[in-house]
Amino acid sequence: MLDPKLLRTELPDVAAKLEIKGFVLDQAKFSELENDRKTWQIEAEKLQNERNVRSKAIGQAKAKGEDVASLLQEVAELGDKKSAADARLSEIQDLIGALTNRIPNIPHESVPAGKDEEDNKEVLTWGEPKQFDFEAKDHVDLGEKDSLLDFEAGIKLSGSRFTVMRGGVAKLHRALIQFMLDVHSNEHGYEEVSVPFLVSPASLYGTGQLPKFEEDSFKISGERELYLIPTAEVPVTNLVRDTILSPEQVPQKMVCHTPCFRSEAGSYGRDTRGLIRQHQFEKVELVQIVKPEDSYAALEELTGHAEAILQKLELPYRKVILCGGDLGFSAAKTYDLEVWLPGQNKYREISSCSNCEDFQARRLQARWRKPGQKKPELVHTINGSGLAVGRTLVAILENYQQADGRVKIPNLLRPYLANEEFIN
RNA sequence: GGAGAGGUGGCCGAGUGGCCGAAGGCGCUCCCCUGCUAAGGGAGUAUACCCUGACCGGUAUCGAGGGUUCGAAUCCCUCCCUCUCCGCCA
Repeated sequence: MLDPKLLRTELPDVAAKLEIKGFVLDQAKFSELENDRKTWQIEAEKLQNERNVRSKAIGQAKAKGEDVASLLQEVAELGDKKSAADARLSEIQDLIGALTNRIPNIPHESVPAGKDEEDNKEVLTWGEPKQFDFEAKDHVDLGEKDSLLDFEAGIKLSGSRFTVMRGGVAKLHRALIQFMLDVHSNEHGYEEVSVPFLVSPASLYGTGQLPKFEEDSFKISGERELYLIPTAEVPVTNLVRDTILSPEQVPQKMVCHTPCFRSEAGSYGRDTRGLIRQHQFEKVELVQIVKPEDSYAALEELTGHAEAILQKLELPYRKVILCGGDLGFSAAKTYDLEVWLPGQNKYREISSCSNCEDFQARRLQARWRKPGQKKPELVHTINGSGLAVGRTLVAILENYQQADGRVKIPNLLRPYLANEEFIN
C-alpha cells in the first residue's frame, strides 16, 4: 500500500511515476472520492460530537437528579442525520480502500522505463554460455533416462504441471536445497527458518498477493480459510507483521526453504514442456527486514548472495534490472538473475530479488523504533530467491551434460551426494 | 469429535452502562539526586484521521462485525483467533 498522505498531497506526481509501471491511476476519481470523504467525515464527526456532548450532559443531569426530557428530545433529532452521514462516509471509505489496495508500488528512480520483458536492462553477465561439441539436449530428454524425471507419473497423480523425480535426480534436488541453505546460513549470515506452507488471507494481504491476485493462488477447502503459499516470502515476511522491532532487532536476515504453489492462471500453453513452470516447485528464499536508509544496499547484497550460488555451481547467468512494466505489484526495484539453459539456448529466470521499500511494511504494520524519534517508523522489506530449486536442477542437467547423456555433478555438490561424479 | 477459559496500550494486567483512551506495574525518554558497574525521586510516554499558521480542539479505535441504549471496554447476537482438559491421530 502506498502512503495515503502521498496520494492526497502529490497525486499527479504519483500517477506519473505509476505510469512507468503501466498502471493508470484514475486521478479524477480519486480526488473526487477524497473530497467527498473529507466533507462527509467532517459532517459525521460534527454530528457525533453533538451527540456526545448531550449524552454527557444527560449523565450529569441525572446524577444531580435534574429533569432530562428536553435533552433526550434534542438527541433524538440528531439520529437520522447522523446515520445518513455515517452510511455515506463508510460507503466512500470502502470505495477509496478498494481503489488504493490495488495501486502497485512506485518504481525506484533507477528503474528503466519499458513495457515488458523485452525492455529489461542487462546489468552484467557471468560465465560463458557453454559450447558443446555435440547436440545439447534439454532437461526433459536428459531426464527421460530411467524416468529420473517422470512427467507421466506427475500427470497420473495430479495432472499437468506436476512432476515426479526419481533416484539421482531426486537426490540432486535434495542436495541443492541443503547446499543453498548451508551457504546462506553459514556464509551469508542468514537465520534459517522453517514456516507453515498454509497461510491466512491476512498474511497474503500483507505481502500484496491479496486482494488483487486471488486467482494466482490455491485456496484449500475446509472450515478454515487458508491458502497454499506461492513463495516463502509470504510467511517469512509476515513474521514481522503487527510488530514494532527494537533497534537491535534490525536488520533481520532469514533464509527459508519451502515448496511453492502457483495456479499459473493465464499462462496456459507457456512452458508446458519440462520442469520450468510447475504448479508446485521448491525454492530457497532470502528475506531481509531492514532500516529504510539501508534497503538499497541490502538489495545489492541479497542479490549478490543469490548470485553466489550460481557462481559456486559454475552456472553461466546474466543479471537484469526489470523495467517498469515488468515490475511486480509490491516491488520498487527488482533484479532478475537468468541462468543459461543450453537446451533452450537462452537465459531463463532463476531468481528475482526485490526491494519493496515500505509498501509491504505498511500493509503489515511492521515498524521499528528509530532512536531519537518518537513515532515508530515503517521498515523496508527485501526478498529474493536464492534460488528456485527446480530451475537450478534444470540448469545443472543441461549445463553439465556429457556427450554420452550422463550428467556430471558440480564439484561443490559432491559432498552432498556421496562424492559421486555423475548422476545415476 | 466432546467440555471449559479467554482476546484491553510497546509488554504484563485492572476495569460488569456515563467522571475510561482506559488504574497499577514493567519497559522507554527527559530531569533531579547519588561519586559508581546498584538504587532513589519527579515528569512524560498509543495509533489514525479531521480542524488550525501554530497552540487548543474534535472523531474513531479495548479481537472483528452487527444490535440494545440518550450513552457500551462493560449488556445481547454472529464470526474469527488463542489457550486448557478428554478422545482420536502423525
